[in-house]
Amino acid sequence: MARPYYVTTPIYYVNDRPHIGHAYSTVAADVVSRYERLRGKPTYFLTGLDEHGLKIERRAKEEELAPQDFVDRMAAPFRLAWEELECAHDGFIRTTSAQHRENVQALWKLMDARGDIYLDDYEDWYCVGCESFKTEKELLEGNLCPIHQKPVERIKERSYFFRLSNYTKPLLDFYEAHPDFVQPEARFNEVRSFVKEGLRDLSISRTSFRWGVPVPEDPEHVVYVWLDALMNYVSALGGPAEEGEAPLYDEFWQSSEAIKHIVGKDILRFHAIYWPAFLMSAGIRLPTQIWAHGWLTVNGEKMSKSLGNFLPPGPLVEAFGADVLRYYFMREVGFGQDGDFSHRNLLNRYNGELANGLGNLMNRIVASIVKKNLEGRVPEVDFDALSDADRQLIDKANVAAQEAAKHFEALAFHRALDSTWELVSAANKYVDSTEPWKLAKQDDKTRLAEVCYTVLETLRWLSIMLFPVMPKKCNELRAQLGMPPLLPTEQVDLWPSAWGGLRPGTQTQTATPLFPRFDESQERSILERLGVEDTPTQKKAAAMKETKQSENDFIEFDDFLKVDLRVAVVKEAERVEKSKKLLKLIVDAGEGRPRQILAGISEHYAPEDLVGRRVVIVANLKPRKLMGLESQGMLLAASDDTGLSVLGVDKDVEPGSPAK
RNA sequence: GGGCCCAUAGCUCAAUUGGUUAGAGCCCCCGGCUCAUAACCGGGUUGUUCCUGGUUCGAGUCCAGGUGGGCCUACCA
Repeated sequence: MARPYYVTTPIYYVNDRPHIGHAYSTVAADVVSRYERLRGKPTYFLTGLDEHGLKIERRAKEEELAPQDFVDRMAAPFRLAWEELECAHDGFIRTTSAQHRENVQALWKLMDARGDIYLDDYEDWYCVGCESFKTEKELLEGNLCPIHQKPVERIKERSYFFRLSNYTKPLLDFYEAHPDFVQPEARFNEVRSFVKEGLRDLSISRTSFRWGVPVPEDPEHVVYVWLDALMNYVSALGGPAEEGEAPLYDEFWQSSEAIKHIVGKDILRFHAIYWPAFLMSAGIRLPTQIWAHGWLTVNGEKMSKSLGNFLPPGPLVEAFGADVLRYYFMREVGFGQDGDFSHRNLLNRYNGELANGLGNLMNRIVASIVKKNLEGRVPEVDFDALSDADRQLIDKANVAAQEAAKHFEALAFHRALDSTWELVSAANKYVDSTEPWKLAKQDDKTRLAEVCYTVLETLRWLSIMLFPVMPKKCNELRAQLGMPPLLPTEQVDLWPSAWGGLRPGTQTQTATPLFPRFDESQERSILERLGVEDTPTQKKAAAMKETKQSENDFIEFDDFLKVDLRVAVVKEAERVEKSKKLLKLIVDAGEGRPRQILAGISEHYAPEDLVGRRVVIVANLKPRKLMGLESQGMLLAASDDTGLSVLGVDKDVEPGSPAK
């Protein structure tokens, strides 16, 4: 009995339009679900949208729309993108749906009933422009909001907190008991070491905006977006619910064999730490695996708003077709590693693997040999009379199918395709060595039939093995073989294992080549249409590496000038409470007002040794909070094995004098 | 500062977990074939497995140290 399988993508924030980063996650999840479905497992594939939060509320206002109207509008391109990419989700959750909102509240109540939620004050930097809190790290120098370039304020807000600190131990125990919980393994190490440091309670509500799920019993607050967002995986199935109340939840959450969340590496922490803790608190079963995949760069460059190279999938689908793009995503980079989306590499793989490899194999047999010599029909053969060469190919097919299956199960898509191409390549070799065109000339009908059948049946196997990645093309391939489209059925394992599924007498169909080769001028026009410069990525990468190295060796004079070094006089100095190394210094840097600088030198200097001394500081370093105190610059000191020596000047120059 | 991961052919990656002469694909060169989409097949070139030591009958693999890169984290010289 094949047990249910549940796979999810992250829910995408509707503030963005869909780009290939979204597409990559979604295609991966679709491939997983299609594979599992082929194996006969009841499978549920969920994707969706994260539609709450301050940014949305603000954007809607800008566009003079009600938030709901705004998200409705933004949701459409996502639905369209998944349709274009053949991503056949079973569920499409939107966090603004009534069901989701109710279920988030239900989860809240469960966590509250456990005693894990309390009300307290929350204090942090706040940007009025954004109407949101900023962490220290997000801020630009001078405590400016990274979005608005305006100063942030220190603000206190009442907020509900989740007792995440209570879950440090339970999480570590859980990780111990589930060594495959996070993939790839290196990421799991990161998660573990983060948790080992100890977890702090988490603020899980906001009062600064309205566009969210109201906290039960206290509608002044809305539920923290991450709690809201993570909950989608359960709420989409109708949970949390008692047995019998929500059939999808019973099947795909409670009694699922696998619950796999595919996520980008940037949101791993939320999924591998917060989400399991929330679920533990609510007494709900945990997912079986969190799969953190890598990031795609675009032609060697990071995708970013400022570079303007966000790549929407639409034009790519139009140029290459959904299946080709899916193939490229899955083939080019190891899942879990960072990779590069390169138009050049896509074209190379298309021509080299899809056109020359698979497409040509299909064409030479079906559209040529079988058509010309066997009236386009699948021939009858005596399987007991097959030759060694035939058996060897059949063996290869078995090995490839088993290997590919193993790799699909491990979400190692590139390897699954690698194994599959071993078979494509073996089949091409087989055709070459058996020389069916000669058999036709010699009128050796029996042998010709055997050879053709062997290749046709191999193609039938391939039409299944590649189905998760290229569903449409595989059905086209099957149509050419005279086979019906593949129809996955629960509890029926369709993965190829038995030789001879192709019925003799079946009429094959000749159509256009599956993957027509692009010649150079076609390649050029495609790239031109997509607005892409055809730079060989290898060369580019090498060039980038070179610049990077030379930059490592030297900095430009201008770079040096950016550092504002100044002489300052130490006015006051005291130890920072509870700190091993920090001294708090108040210095005069000739600015008319004092500056506070924290320096990690208290193991080497007593506060009184420093007062009155002239020191050298970096005056334009981004301010930073240390031990709750702001440091507005950096004190220069030299260090060696024996200790540390603060830099000074040997004449009493004016405070504020530049040190250049 | 602490931690984790990585380094193999020009490029992308393998190497059955310590076992013969380190392999594929792409690229390049030569040849073959002529069913096929200028495709396909065969052959060839390319290696200090980052460095230095160690353990072992045997190390790409294990250990120590170093170099370089990536990531996570932190109380800044």
